[in-house]
Amino acid sequence: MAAVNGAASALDGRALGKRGAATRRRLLDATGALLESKGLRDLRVVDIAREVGTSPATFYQYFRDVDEAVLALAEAVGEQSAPLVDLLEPRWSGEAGLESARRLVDGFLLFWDDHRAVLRTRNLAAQEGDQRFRDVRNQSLQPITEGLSRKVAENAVAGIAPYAAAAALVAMMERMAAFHLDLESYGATRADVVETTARIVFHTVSGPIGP
Amino acid sequence: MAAVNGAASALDGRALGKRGAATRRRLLDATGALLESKGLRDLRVVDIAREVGTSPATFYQYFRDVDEAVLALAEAVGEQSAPLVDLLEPRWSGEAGLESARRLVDGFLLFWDDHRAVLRTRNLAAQEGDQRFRDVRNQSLQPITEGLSRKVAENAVAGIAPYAAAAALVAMMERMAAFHLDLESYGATRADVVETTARIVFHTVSGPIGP
DNA sequence: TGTACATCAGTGAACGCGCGTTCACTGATGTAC
DNA sequence: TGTACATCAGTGAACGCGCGTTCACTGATGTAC
Repeated sequence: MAAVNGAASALDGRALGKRGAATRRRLLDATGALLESKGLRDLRVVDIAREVGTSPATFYQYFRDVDEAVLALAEAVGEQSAPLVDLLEPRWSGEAGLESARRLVDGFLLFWDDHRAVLRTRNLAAQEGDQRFRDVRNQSLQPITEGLSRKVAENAVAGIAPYAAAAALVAMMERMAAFHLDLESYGATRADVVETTARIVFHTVSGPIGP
Repeated sequence: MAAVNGAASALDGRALGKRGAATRRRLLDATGALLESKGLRDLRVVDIAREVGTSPATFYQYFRDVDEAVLALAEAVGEQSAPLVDLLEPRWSGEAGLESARRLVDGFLLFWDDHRAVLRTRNLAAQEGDQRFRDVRNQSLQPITEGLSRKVAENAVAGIAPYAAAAALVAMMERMAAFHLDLESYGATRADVVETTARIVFHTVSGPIGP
């Protein structure tokens, strides 16, 4: 976050003026745009610089390398999932509870639709073992996982470990958010995806589960 | 598959003899081994050659580039999930059904434990948009998704779209398989993960779901 | 069993591209008085 | 309002590394007779 707002400083420690902050912003935006069409592994400093119409040397005034720029983007984006946590505040019961689950899932999909490229890249890097990206991902998802975990724990059910269940649900939601467009080409509508996923979440969280 | 067994041919069309097939095999094994410690984007032809104790030129007798070698690996590995489909054959009901779900989830985790590096890389490449890796992934998961989908369809429940539900469950299982080791460092045991995930699967597939 | 030939297999060495990165410099902006 | 100075910002041009890739060649293996 600090890495993205105006308080950021150049790598040599200078404070950033208006002009510098704007350039940094443009570099980040270009990075995000390029991620839409290519993976992190094909993203060159030269490309980013060219996209902004500047010299590669400029890039190095603000970021040590491409990863650092992407990480800054991922941090900023990750924070925008915060509002979803509010949906986990009230008790989920009956039709109103199901409705909350729907909003959670729908919010997740919207969040991904808005930031697909950055989120995908963040997760790829995290899975490849990059600890910085892991941390950023956890920071973003942890509150949701914990919120769900608390809910599961409230109605303790044999066989269900709250944290494992919450992790499983978050895993499912994230993956559905990442893939729902593909799924839709297989005939499931977006509404189907949301409703179905929401019901699985709701029932795991609040229904009694057993054979 | 053809790409992996002895019937494979060199890139110039020559048939492969015993010696050539063995070299190809060693190159693939080295590729798999290196994927354990580095991502696809850091995997160099030079590294693979060195690992096998051969010249880079040798690599090019068998594969056009690193991607092609990894793809061959992914194909071979993907096929090994086939036995899991058998678990979807019988009707799932009562305790026996839950037990089948457990075996499915457990099998998924074992499958990933055995081939983590290759599967992770396959999925990363697929998500980055590489169609060849997408196809390989689908080929491996499609039978499972369809099996689950049929089961969901058998007890039609309001609000649940069978294919969407099956996709969600597969998404969840795959992610749990990929992440269960991390989860265990958060306190959930492997048994917790299997039992919890299995119950979510079982209940989505065979239980009535509604508010 | 031996010889000649065809094909399979492996490689040393080199070329060249593309990218990351840096440096010394110019230009822009801000501020003190 | 103008001038001098400090700091911020941007860049052209170059260097060099590392890797992908190829080619002409040597060596190994197989087979026909």
